[in-house]
Amino acid sequence: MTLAFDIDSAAKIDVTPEGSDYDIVRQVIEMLSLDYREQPSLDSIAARLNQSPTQVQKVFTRWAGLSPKAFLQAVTLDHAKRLLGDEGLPLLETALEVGLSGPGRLHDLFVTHEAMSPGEWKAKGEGLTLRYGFHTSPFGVALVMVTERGLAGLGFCDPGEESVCYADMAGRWPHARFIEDRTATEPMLTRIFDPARWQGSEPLRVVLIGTDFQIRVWQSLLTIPMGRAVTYSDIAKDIGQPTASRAVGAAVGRNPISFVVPCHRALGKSGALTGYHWGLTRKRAMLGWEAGKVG
DNA sequence: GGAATCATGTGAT
DNA sequence: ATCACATGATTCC
Repeated sequence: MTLAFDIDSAAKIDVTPEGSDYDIVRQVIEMLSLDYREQPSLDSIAARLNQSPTQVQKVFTRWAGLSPKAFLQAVTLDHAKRLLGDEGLPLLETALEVGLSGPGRLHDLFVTHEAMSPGEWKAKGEGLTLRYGFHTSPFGVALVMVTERGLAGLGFCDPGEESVCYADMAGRWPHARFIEDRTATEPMLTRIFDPARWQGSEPLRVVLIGTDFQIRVWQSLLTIPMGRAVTYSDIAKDIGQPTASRAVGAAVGRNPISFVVPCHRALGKSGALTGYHWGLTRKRAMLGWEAGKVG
């Protein structure tokens, strides 16, 4: 794996298998979605990126499992509604019975989660040691944070923004100790982004650090399967507070373990993507990437 | 239809 | 107390 800071100088290097793809992919997604009205052609996009159309097509498809055109379709309102809508099956509801600290097959990663006690939360990380590291990932630079009990934080940024990203994550537990330790975080990362290794024998351990309300919301998110989505009000209903959809939005936005706790699968009732803490483009990218893995 | 407006729960200050 | 929200429904043009 290449360190994030090395990448920018080396857009042409094709030695790094997946991480650098995202640089191109991100820009393609941005263009496609920014002026999607005009449906810009592959040629014009490639031209703006100083790449050949076939190169762009190839990189994009390798990354997403979907051609740029199919990708665009996968993130339209239409498709989003399909992710939300059909069959009105329970989707949520089931897994909350598992309760705290219960192991279960949640999400598509095999995840066990436990929550910090309210006391531990009030301490704002006092006495807690977090090891962290920056890595390349399919969605840009990833900041991983772990405790002895499991994965505690996962954030994203573009190359060059590492310090902002770190401040964002570290600020959530002001009294915790932070130690840079890439060897501790790396195995976690490779496992998370390799769907082939999901559902393995060893569950991925995850530690939810937040208020009671937030943890209920995050648990609810964990039960959304890949390739499906729910609305903020669905979640509100699921946790027994049907009028709290807005509060749910706020809690979803504070999710410290993005992607693993699939907050990108929460959409507005209309199917609009509404927002994403690490940038809407990344939310689109995750949704489209998953569409490629599931289809 | 689309803009403006309200009711709303939570968490930070 | 007050305020900002990754919402959603209603009410006006």
